[in-house]
Amino acid sequence: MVKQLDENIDPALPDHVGWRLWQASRAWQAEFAEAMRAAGHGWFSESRAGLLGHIPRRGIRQATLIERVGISKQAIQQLLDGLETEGVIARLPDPEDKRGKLVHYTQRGLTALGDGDRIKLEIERGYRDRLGQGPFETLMAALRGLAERQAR
Amino acid sequence: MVKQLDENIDPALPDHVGWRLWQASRAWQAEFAEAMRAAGHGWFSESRAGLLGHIPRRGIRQATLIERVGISKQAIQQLLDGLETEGVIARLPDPEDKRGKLVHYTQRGLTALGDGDRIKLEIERGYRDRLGQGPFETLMAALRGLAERQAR
DNA sequence: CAAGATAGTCAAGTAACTTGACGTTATGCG
DNA sequence: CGCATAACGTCAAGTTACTTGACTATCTTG
Repeated sequence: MVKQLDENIDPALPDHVGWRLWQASRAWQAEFAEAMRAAGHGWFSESRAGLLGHIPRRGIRQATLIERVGISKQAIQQLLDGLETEGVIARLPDPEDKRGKLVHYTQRGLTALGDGDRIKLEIERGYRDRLGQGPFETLMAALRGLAERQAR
Repeated sequence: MVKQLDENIDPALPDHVGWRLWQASRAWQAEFAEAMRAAGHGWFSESRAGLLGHIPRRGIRQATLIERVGISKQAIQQLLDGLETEGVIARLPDPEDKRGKLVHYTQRGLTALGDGDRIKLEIERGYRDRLGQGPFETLMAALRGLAERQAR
């Protein structure tokens, strides 16, 4: 993926829905990641965020996680390995299934989760301020509409 | 990045602007890439698309490209190597600077570019139909607003 | 014209995935 | 009940899309 320069919009560059969606998505991610790192969560990355989004605070069975996330179990395992090394999550043997493992947050992980929630709300408030309430609501509804599976 | 399952929205998953932007952006890219491959451009990938977006039809000096795209010159070189192998672009020595090279499209590349433009318009038309003209315009304006560099 | 900047290449390393092969534990059916 | 098969997790190796570092060739400037 080509990284976005944090510059004003270049009129020579392509302009269409896909481009604008990509730019806006990237801008959000960059802002979020920066704020997370600023909050002391240096281990934070985009792919890890994607995975953490699927791990509820109460924990989850690794197999369930694999089933939900939609990437290979090996990829998830590697991501979990990294997060475990960082001390964000831990894995316990599942008492109900000796093959299985339970993924849950450490205190460090829960703190990061809390910071993440706070930062998301802050960014969202910024967006609301910049766009205005009405357009912001329209944006949210439109994005939801586009994310829904297309009828064929 | 965790790959999105092409399924209906799961209410248990996180929901905020960033998430919706990401989903919508991903959906666009998936739709575009699928259409491109269906149009016979099997070499097409997201990172290549990002680079091609910066190469105008009239060609460009490789150094200028590097300056604009915002990733390392080695990364660009590797992407160009791939595209050259695929026969999408070609590199000529710059007659005005013996250090430099000029990147330009082959016929194959120009055909792909034309198909890409057509597909973009088709997707955009689909979005307009699904959202309605008014909301679509609001979406476009909002995305543009969010992509602009934030005042600090 | 020498010093330094610019253009491009080569090599090696990293992050985030992939597929394939494998051992261990659970399940369900004959 | 026993056994085939499926599910759970791990190990190993390969791919893509990048990165940094080191290097040569050419251009520019004081």
